[in-house]
Amino acid sequence: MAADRRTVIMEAAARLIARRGVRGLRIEELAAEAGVSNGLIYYHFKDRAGVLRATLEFINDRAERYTADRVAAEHRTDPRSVLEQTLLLEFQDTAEVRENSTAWGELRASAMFDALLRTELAEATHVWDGEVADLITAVLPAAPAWRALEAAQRLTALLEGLSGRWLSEGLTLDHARTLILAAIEAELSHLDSA
Amino acid sequence: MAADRRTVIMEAAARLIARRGVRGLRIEELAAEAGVSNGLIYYHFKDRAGVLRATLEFINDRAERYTADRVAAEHRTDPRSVLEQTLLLEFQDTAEVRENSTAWGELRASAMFDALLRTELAEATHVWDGEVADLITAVLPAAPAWRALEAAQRLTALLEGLSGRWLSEGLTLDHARTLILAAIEAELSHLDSA
DNA sequence: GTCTATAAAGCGATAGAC
DNA sequence: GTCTATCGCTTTATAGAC
Repeated sequence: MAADRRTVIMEAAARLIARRGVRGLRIEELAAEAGVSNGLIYYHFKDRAGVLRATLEFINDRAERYTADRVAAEHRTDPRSVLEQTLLLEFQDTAEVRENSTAWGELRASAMFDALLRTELAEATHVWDGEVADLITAVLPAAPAWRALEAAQRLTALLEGLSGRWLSEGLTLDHARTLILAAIEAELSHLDSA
Repeated sequence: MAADRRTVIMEAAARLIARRGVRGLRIEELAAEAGVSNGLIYYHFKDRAGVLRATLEFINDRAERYTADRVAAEHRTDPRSVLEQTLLLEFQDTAEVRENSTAWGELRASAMFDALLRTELAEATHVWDGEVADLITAVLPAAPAWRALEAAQRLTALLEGLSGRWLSEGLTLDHARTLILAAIEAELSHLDSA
């Protein structure tokens, strides 16, 4: 687990992206943050785009890992709790979650002006929506699949909206958590009564 | 109403921000788009940050104007329709709405890395949430004010999330509209039964 | 107020030594 | 693999003429 230079650089990049954004990332600053030379970054990643690609992948893997861990840890509890915990996972004040959420927001913002990112982003969103839809179906097996999917889309889109507010204007984590829990309640009861 | 150069520049900036993002805005490109010289921009706006500040304010005013107009035009119909129409306003494929939504998304993204923008953004968000809360109260006068406000916060945050998806990955306008209408239905019925 | 020309800075990328 | 030094393009910003 002794972090090689390549990993050190990606970790530093993740921190800097959270602090300055994807488009604010400077190679020289990254070198300083990682404690390596300017040239080494080009040696390992070829160019700036390579740094970004590797780092976003790195961040994504990390996010999948903590999500999977947490959901696995919760698997004994009831489906409703699993759904709630999964969505609440994105609202924690840890460096890792902050970095992940920021990077995700940056990815979305960048995709508005970069056609290449769009496909990849749409794919990831689609997978995420499907996972949440499955969790909803576990809570309410009687609900039609398309309804569960639409509810999932609303919840994940809401989550992104709340995440943006959390990171940009200090909507408190507590309030964000309250709002997402209430939304789950509203969606489930509406789904149940349909 | 003959647009002075200053306004022409801000309009051009709005178009360019929608196309390239806040952080992709180049002074030289802006000059070309506006049909003026490089130097004139500095004469009117002092520096790049000044251009951004003025343009974001300009866009915000424009958005408030069209929202106000539309809501006023709808004032004869029932409160529920006014609420729906107000939120659906943000999902139209017109240059103005696209520019506004893109700029708003950019503003949020930028605010994550720029403390100066945060206050202004929080203020605008707060006003917008309050307006939506008022519309909800008009539909369900019996609902406690704090519940109406929280429902409004969820709806506006959802709207931002959906808007981001619309602009970044081609979530269709139709689907976005369907989802926001269903969310209104879920929130109102949940609020009504509480 | 508006333009042209240019200085100054920032930043990505490469070369070459060790 | 890693560092130092530097090149060259891009972009912001200013000076000065009209």
